[in-house]
Amino acid sequence: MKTLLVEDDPLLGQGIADALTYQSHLVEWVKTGLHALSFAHASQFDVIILDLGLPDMDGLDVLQQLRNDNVLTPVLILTARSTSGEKVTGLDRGADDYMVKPFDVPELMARLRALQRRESQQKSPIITHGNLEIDPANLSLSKNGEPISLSRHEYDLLLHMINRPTQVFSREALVDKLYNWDNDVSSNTVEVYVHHLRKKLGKHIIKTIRGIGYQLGSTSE
Amino acid sequence: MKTLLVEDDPLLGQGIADALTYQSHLVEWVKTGLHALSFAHASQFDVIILDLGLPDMDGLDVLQQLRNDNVLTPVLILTARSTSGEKVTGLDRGADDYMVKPFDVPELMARLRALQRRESQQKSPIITHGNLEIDPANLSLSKNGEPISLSRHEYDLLLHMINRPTQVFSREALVDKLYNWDNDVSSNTVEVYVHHLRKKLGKHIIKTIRGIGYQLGSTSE
DNA sequence: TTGCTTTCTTAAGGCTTTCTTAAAAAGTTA
DNA sequence: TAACTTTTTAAGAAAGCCTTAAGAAAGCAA
Repeated sequence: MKTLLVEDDPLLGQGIADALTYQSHLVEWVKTGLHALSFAHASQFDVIILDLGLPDMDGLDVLQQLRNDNVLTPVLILTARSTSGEKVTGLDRGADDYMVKPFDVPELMARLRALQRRESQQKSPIITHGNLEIDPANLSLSKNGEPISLSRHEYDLLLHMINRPTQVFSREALVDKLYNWDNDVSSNTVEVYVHHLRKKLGKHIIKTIRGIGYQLGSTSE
Repeated sequence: MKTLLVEDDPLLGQGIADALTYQSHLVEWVKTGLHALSFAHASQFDVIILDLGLPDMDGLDVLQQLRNDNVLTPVLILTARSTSGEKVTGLDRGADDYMVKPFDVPELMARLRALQRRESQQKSPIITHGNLEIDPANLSLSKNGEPISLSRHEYDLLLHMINRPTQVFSREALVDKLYNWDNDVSSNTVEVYVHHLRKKLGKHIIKTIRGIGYQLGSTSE
């Protein structure tokens, strides 16, 4: 899960970034509204965590700008502004959730999972596909009830594709999901991970759309 | 907006129902888990507001049951259970938002709007032509529901013609669409691709306008 | 820290599909 | 029929993808 964290406080920001990373998020952490805007446009995030008190502009304006520019990424506002009116304003400007500082980390994680689940049209908290089961809360995977261990990138790739089971992903889009922008991966990582997943989960788990990219396939042989 | 309110407390229930109605929701108010289940199955709601302390069963079980039964309606839990652990449990069982009583009515309304907004973002348009379906977002094509795979140039050619179904294209115009300017293709590529498309999609998919070029035809034989 | 294990990244060679070309066959027009 | 256009076929070239393997990096345990 690729997350844009917008938070100017260095300590708090580091804390959240660490917590997210620990939950195997891929985190891009920026400290100003302008950076937030440019990152949100440059790459496709699964969720944006937005502080409102930023040094250069108000977080609400960042949000509004994003929505104006048709960036539909779910946004969770995380702020010290705690009045009812402020919450209503935030939500009505286009946020999907609103949490007040000080906040509880597990609750933040659970709310992010809920946003993600809704976004990917998942019905239940446990994601299934054929005989596969994924529990995003535990980062675990099983096939026919047997647990299978995946490396972090294998897991990310699979989860991302399972969240949009009919979509075709270009290699570039997948690289964008798997890596931070300052990490230039110049070679065939995606092919290699696809190969690993096929080895572990069966040949047909991922289909190749030649000249275009990859698409989730079936779990049967 | 059609809302299912599940709340056994008469006073509080009435208050919420009134507030919702005032915001021009169409409210169905039930007081037990069993009623909640049967209503949620019988009709398509835009959102469900769920109390957890119900007389006949726990709200969490209602929620789990709904998700098991493939009811995707967004659920907002509204309860007195306020610990972090309880929130995490609620969200991870499949809720989309979680509010603690006593709560603020405007905030509830704003959260409902946020859920609704997210829900109503629709998916990509699909182009149809006769019995063909093209999903440009996924670069996929099917005929009578059967997926058909095209090579990149075949796909480009077809999509270009389908976007202008009545226009007649000269060979030169099509070459120009398929290739960069610095790519001098000196031979009969277009003819070859037309031939491929006819083979895959039926003779009449492309008509020959003799001496001029090609035009989209019909998908029937 | 050190050493051990797992995971990541890169590159190269082989394999498969698609592209391009050319030439023969078929069709159309005058 | 002659002249011309379009279709079909086939084969070598090019591009795209898969697989393997090895060194680098990261994570973990003592």
